[in-house]
Amino acid sequence: MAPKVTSQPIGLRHPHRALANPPHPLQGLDHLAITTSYSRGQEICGQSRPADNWYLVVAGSARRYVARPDGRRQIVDLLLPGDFFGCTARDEYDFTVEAISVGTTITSYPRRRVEALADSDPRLAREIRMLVLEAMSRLQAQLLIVGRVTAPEKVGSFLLEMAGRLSPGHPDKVMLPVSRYDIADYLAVSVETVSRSLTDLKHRGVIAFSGTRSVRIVDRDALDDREASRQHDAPERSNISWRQPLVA
Amino acid sequence: MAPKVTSQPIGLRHPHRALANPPHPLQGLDHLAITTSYSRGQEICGQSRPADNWYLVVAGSARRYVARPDGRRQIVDLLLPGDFFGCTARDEYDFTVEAISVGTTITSYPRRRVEALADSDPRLAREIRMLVLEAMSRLQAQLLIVGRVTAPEKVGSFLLEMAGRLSPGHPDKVMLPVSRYDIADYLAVSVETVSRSLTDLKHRGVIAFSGTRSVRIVDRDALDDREASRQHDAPERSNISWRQPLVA
DNA sequence: GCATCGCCTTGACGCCCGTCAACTTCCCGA
DNA sequence: TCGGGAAGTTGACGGGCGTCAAGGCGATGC
Repeated sequence: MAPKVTSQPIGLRHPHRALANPPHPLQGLDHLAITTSYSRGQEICGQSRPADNWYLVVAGSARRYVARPDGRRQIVDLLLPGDFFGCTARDEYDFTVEAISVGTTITSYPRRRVEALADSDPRLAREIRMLVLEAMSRLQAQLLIVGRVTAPEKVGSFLLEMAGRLSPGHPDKVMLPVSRYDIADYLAVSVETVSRSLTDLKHRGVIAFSGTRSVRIVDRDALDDREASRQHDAPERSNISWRQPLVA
Repeated sequence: MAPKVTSQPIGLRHPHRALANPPHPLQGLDHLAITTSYSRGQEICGQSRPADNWYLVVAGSARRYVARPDGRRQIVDLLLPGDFFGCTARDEYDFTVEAISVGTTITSYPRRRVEALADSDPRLAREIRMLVLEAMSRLQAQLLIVGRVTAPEKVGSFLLEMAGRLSPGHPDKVMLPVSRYDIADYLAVSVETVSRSLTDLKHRGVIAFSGTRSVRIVDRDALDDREASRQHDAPERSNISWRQPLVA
């Protein structure tokens, strides 16, 4: 099934994102844009295909992931409305992007023409740089989450991250757009561990459910201070090396 | 001790990096640049300080990391000559950068003035965008490494990553610029695990040492095909969800 | 030469999490 | 209304890794 192309840009409001300066990113590019609607699981752009387009999520959600040789996949970005992707240093995508929600709507911009346009429009160039930096910020946030020690910590900080991105207004109500499997591949843990961590957090009274995907954050401090509270009198376990042998 | 400022740009060759188009990044900015030499462990820019400068590594190496509340730290980038850092979406750094090697040399560029200059110089704007995209590429590569299953896998792919970045010419000789502690904080594992993984790989004949930090890659395939060879007849364990309940 | 201080390694032990399995729930279409 | 298939949960079990501890190694300084 081919993606449904509405062929002309959609005049949509984008959710107010903390980092994004413009309320509607890339507004000046409407004449170059193609906005398409995708169904669940449909591929938007694929690994090792020519990176000829940049994309902006208008509505719904998508997962950017890398397939591993053993069949597992590592999600490297969860894309929500206002998020930018597809802009890469190489000339081929080194990832795949698939729609998650039904009716995920995404605007694509021809790379060459946008780059040329950015050469003569400093404001556009700045905006693109900003969008890329936000994508990088998301990536770093994810690395910090994946780098945490225990699985409940990972799941907890994931919930906080999603809460901050999905509903900046009501930061304790999270309507997860992704399945447990997606969470698992995002956190690099197994599905069972995600499930167990969530029920663990529920039993501790840290979160509450109304449906499997609707989470309410009850005790926010218990979610992000977890690592601090675990060993609050930690002996300053310093991996920090002050001196090192001299090496080029 | 204050960093030793050579005050004017250094006319240095940069190692030929696969992704970098220009042989010497940001060459046109020499009149704005300040090149400084740092000693081991010295801070180059600090978390929650105003992000007024962009930086380029000239020589040596540095670690970009985020300090966790429990005293641990997560290294989010290992910086080698030619690498760019400090360009962020926020107006404060959300990380700390420290020199690793002795005599690490780094050029700093005042953000405001470079941004203004980029507005009138499309080539410069493209170059900056490219440098940021390379930094993002490094981050994604690290996420894929940290997201791997076992510790020997993480260490192995770390070695491959370093080999590719340090010596593109002689890809099986790696002179690690970092300590075991840095590797541990980069991979989000303990130091002991790093050490054990390395000796494990040595005993398997996959790598060989000449000194603790000089590694020779003997069996390259065993390092990156590890996850594929472990369960080569894997039952297509598909976390992949084709259908999902409809959710906004 | 000797002492000191990190870096690095190795061992022992306990627990967390990945794996396999079985079951329930939910959604959707026939 | 029923059936199928995926999503989600829970239990049992084993192995890998974090933690604690001890010791060796190498570099630097007195």
